[in-house]
Amino acid sequence: MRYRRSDVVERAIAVLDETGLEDLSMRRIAADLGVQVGALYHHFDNKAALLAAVAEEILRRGRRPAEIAAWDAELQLLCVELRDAMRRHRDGAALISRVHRSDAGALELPLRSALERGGADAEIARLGARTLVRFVLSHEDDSDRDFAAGLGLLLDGLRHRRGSMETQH
Amino acid sequence: MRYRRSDVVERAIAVLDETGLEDLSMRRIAADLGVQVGALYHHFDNKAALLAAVAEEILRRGRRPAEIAAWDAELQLLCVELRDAMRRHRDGAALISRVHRSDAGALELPLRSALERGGADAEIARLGARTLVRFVLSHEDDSDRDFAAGLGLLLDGLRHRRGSMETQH
DNA sequence: ACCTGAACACCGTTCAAGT
DNA sequence: ACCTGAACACCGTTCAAGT
Repeated sequence: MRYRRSDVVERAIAVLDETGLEDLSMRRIAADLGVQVGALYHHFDNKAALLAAVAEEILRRGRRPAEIAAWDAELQLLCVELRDAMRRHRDGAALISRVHRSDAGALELPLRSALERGGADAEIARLGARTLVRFVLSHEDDSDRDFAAGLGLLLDGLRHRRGSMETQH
Repeated sequence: MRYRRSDVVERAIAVLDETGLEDLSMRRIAADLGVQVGALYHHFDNKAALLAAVAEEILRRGRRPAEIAAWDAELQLLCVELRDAMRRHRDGAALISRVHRSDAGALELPLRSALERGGADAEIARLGARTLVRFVLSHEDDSDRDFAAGLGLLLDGLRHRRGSMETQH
């Protein structure tokens, strides 16, 4: 049997949904494809590279066309988009968190530019984007209500703080 | 050789600092103690139980005597205490995050009571405590400056929001 | 180019048997 | 009570050899 890189990624996502991240092994994916383990290393340098490709595909599938919106509405939209994408698959948040640790920039970039568009300076934008992404990734299992309230908390802080990094009293 | 539970935990912490969480295996700890792997299972049901004990010990060592302070100052103190404890060991945040996933209550409880003391209702207190803990756990590698600013962001949001869960505009 | 077969150096967990 | 020795069922990764 012969497969392309994208076939392997697709199967890996299926295996992820069946077994969870803990049991998502190279051997399990290979078995699912009906192929020897070693064959996977022709498409990916290692397991981390395969997982990165899986995360990227999950995020790509969740992407929605950009809308014209106020900076804070766009921030909220981006967070909800990320949340929805990761919740579409078993252990999605755990997977994306893992990949995000070695490639933080990619996820945070659109949030940063929305913040800068809202008048935040570079430091606030960087920090705000990072904090928001981590918030979303760490609230996979929360109810929509808790998620919305927590997100509101952060957006509120950001609204009051564009421009200055000093702690307010 | 014969060891107590606490000896095993202490050695596990040493191995953690030497090798990192990724390479912290039951076999590695056993080898470090000069004992067969199976012996560890006389002290702990499984690896998760050992890691939970390690996390608990790390947090215990970081605990400082309670001070009388305003609710928001105490929140900040609790967060800094947690941050310092986890940063004292290699991969400390990753370890505590992992354990925290199966025992969320223990870490969040003191934060919740501080929030309730500040007039937050039960829902806000629960959400605030959860958000703060996750914030601290996910900012291991940040500078003190970024950490303080992000924490200020959250505390600010909580100050403005005691009492009501609705999103503000 | 892509896969097989087989190996290497690891894992966590269990358990009879020893002391 | 606590540990040994040995096994079981797994891992990720590498690589000569096949097609």
